[in-house]
Amino acid sequence: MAESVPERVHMMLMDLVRGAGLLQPERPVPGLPVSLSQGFALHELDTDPPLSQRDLAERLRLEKSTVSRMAADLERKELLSRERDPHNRRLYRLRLTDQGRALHEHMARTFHGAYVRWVTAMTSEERDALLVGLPALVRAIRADNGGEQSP
Amino acid sequence: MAESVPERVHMMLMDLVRGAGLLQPERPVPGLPVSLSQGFALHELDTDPPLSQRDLAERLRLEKSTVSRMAADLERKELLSRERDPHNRRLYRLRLTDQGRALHEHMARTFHGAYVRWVTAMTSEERDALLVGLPALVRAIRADNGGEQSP
DNA sequence: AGCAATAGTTGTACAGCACAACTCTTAATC
DNA sequence: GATTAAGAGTTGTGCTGTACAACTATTGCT
Repeated sequence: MAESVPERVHMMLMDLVRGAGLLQPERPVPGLPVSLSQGFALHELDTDPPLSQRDLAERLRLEKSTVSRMAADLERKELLSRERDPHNRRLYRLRLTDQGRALHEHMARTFHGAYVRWVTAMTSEERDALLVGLPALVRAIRADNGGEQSP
Repeated sequence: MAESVPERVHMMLMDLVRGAGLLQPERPVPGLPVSLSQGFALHELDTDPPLSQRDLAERLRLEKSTVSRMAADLERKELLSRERDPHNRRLYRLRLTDQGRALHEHMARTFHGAYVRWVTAMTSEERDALLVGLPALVRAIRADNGGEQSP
């Protein structure tokens, strides 16, 4: 017994990955017309628009070609609009349509429901601990990655 | 301000996904000959062998056909051996080879190094909180999923 | 005017997965 | 014991999401 802290973190994260079913193909909410990455894109575009595709790629840490196709797909689904920036016609100004905003809100509500269920299944002590420990872990991971991820 | 706890959990998990680069294709440790799923398979097979492919599929929550190809791949790489169970020749008895065990240990050490870096970048208070909060979250998620994931 | 840099697009390839239909082996029923 | 049902594994096929490389178009710089 008396496993080290790193070892316990290791096991916890393995459990998290398996428990959340992160090995299967992405399906944020089954029956929803967008992938996980696209869900993140909706979030970014709902948070502070307008974004260029380059900006979006940077935030999602995806290749620009990937984002190009993703944006085209979301446009085809009428979830976002792509207008060229009049001051620099190389750039797009990506914005959510009303449908896009509605979908993002719907997704947020759906996730929120899950979070509420999880949180209510925890003791208040555990909740407080999670709110301290998890952000610290995220911060440590980001610092370790040095900000410059892969692409 | 004064965001609700579920909302804060939402943001924390989004940060975790992005911070860990979970949108990109899997690359557990760059330069390693196995994928993330295969890494989990090595772990399972190192923990309690022998396993049938069906058992392994159940633990990894993957389709049996996926595991069939995965096992064949790992066998080709000489990381595991597939013998038929003499008492029931439908079943395989999957076991790690010495190379497989060595690779699993190497991966565990590599991950361990990262965990040590993360943990040392946290205060002892945050560490303690993480060790309380994260397992509780994982437990809540599993309970919510009801044990029966997808496949 | 010409050249370099920047934003985006397209062609291509690949990994990882699921689903469905198949074979082979064992167990159950009569 | 023969027949049928169930279980383990395999193979064919297709899809999604990604990267990389080579391309076009626009802008900025000298």
